[in-house]
Amino acid sequence: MRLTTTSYAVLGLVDLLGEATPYDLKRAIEQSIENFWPVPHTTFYAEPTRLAKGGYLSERQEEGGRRRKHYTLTQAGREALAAWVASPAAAPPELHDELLLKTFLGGDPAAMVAERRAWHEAKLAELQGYLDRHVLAGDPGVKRSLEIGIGYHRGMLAVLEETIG
Amino acid sequence: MRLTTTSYAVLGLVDLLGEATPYDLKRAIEQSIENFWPVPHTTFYAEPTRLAKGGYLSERQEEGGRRRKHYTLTQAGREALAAWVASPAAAPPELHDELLLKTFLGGDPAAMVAERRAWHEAKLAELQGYLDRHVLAGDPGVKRSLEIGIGYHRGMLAVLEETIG
DNA sequence: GGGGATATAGTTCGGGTCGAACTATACAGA
DNA sequence: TCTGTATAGTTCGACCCGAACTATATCCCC
Repeated sequence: MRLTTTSYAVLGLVDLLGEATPYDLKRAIEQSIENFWPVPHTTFYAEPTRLAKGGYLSERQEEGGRRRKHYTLTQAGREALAAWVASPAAAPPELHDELLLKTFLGGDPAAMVAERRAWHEAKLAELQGYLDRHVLAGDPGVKRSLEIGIGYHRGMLAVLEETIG
Repeated sequence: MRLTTTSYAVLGLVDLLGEATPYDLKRAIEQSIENFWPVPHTTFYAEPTRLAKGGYLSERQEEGGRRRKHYTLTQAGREALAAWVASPAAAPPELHDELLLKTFLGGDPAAMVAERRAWHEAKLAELQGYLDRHVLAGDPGVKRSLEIGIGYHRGMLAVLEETIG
């Protein structure tokens, strides 16, 4: 079975959380990975099942109540994740941006830029908040990725300002 | 049938080209929309068929040789595209970035940043080239989206420099 | 003008992804 | 106990995607 980047995102989150249910993963990603690797929440129900089948996660289901499934890394999962993290290969980034697409096709960017600016500012505040207050912000990788994220939003704000006003 | 953002990207490209085969679309996107709305080339075989079925494109197939299919906008297609372009709604942008994901999970960004920097610089040169020389660069929307794209790559270079060195 | 190399063009396939819609459970406060 | 709200979990089918492959056209050297 093939491990995609999204698979590693899931393995990485399980690693950070120690043990996690799909819902835990959903909540955790919203405050982190979502910002640079979007994953729809339904993936957290399907993908861990796949990963468990492949031997990368072990699965334990609650007996009663919500019958939640709890996942932890297996040795194979830990190794696969570590190998991926250690390899210096990284595909080029992809930007998906409707504002740019509409602008390209003749839409008026001025009509969209106010909302976009507000969005970037909110993101900026959010990431800054994590940097100041988040449990994981002590982790050097987390910290660095937050800093790059902050720089990205700042940069985009500057570009929009310059180009559209 | 549902029109996705990718549908509008296809309609927009057909509009720009006047008439287009899937292969024309593939080549055209590589120099434009790909930069802010990635679409795999197989989509250009499937999606126009869907759009033709929905009445947004008309389809004409060559009799002999490669039996290429040529697409043009119908009136309905032109109207749907115009309405979408005119509406000021734009979903927030999404960034997909393996370097950031790996960094977040503890990977060493320094090991990846040289390649990334080179990539951004190549992109920068490419977009700058379009701005200087491309047939469509006269179009104000095209020009503006190129300028924003250039700003994005410049910004990312600056961020990487600052954060990772 | 034969023939191989290269570029162009097109398609198939199966697994992965996606979001909308829905259902179910927990729990706090009236 | 009831009810509203937040939390939690799932299903479904359409869509998307990339790898691999096949086919056609063109170039260019002999």
